[in-house]
Amino acid sequence: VPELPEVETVRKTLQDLILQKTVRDIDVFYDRIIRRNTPQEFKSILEGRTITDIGRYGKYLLIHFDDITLVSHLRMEGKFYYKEADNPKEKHEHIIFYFTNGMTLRYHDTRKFGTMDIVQTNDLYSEKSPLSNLGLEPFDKRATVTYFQQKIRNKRIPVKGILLDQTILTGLGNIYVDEVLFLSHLHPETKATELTKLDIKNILLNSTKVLNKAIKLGGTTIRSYTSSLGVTGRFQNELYVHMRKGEKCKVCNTEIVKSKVVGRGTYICPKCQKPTR
DNA sequence: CGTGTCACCTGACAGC
DNA sequence: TGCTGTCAGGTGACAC
Repeated sequence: VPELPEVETVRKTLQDLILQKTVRDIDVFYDRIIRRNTPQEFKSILEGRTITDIGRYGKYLLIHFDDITLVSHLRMEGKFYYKEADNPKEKHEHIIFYFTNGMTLRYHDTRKFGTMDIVQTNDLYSEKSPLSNLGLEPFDKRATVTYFQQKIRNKRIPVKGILLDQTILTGLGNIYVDEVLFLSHLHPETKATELTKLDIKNILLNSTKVLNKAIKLGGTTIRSYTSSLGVTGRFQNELYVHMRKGEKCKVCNTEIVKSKVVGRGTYICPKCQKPTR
């Protein structure tokens, strides 16, 4: 459940389920998910508090308890489930929040890559927060061509690496980067230094389009073993290239090919995305 | 400072 | 059936 549209879908679902719920108790079964506090501190800070809002920035989920915020990153496989307290603990449930109404919120993470940080709400975008180094979301009004150009100054890595770098734009992951590059007619190996103003304009426009459409469809569900909290999206039917190796390009009928770019599985249409123009 | 590599974990799947 | 290697929608630490 990792890229911006999937996290947004989780946010909306949680908003309906856990707003105004009060935490009675917390069980932590795997310590390393909690980064800035010991599990004991984590428990004592949150127990007795009431959830006042659920937000999101980039791929981070923000569970607000008034003046403090639980900043959660789902990484590769993090999921939240909302269940009755008497449900048995499942193998990959690592943190369980017990609410005063007899329900629980359970953090489930097969690979244990996810993270949680407690931050003062006032410090959310300061150095004390994991959000401090993130770039703008693509649909932010301030995410202009000039902003992007300034961020990629001195960078000569492939454009795929640029779009995966959360300190430049935040929210895109491997799926949506492949889609944005396809829609922008850009080969993923194109060097950042070779991007024209028009290329950047296209990248920003297509990032916004793809993310908004994916949010509308509830995100993308690929390789999802279980249907997590509100995360059975429908955007997978809209994909042009990602996960479509061997299938025909929806625009020109050429076969989609898979390669590796900046260490990541990468899908392109070799006709629509030429290396040089 | 920028870039490349590896580490963090577990499970699914392909090939022998 | 096993075993082994590879891969997975992400990021952070580290060496150069």
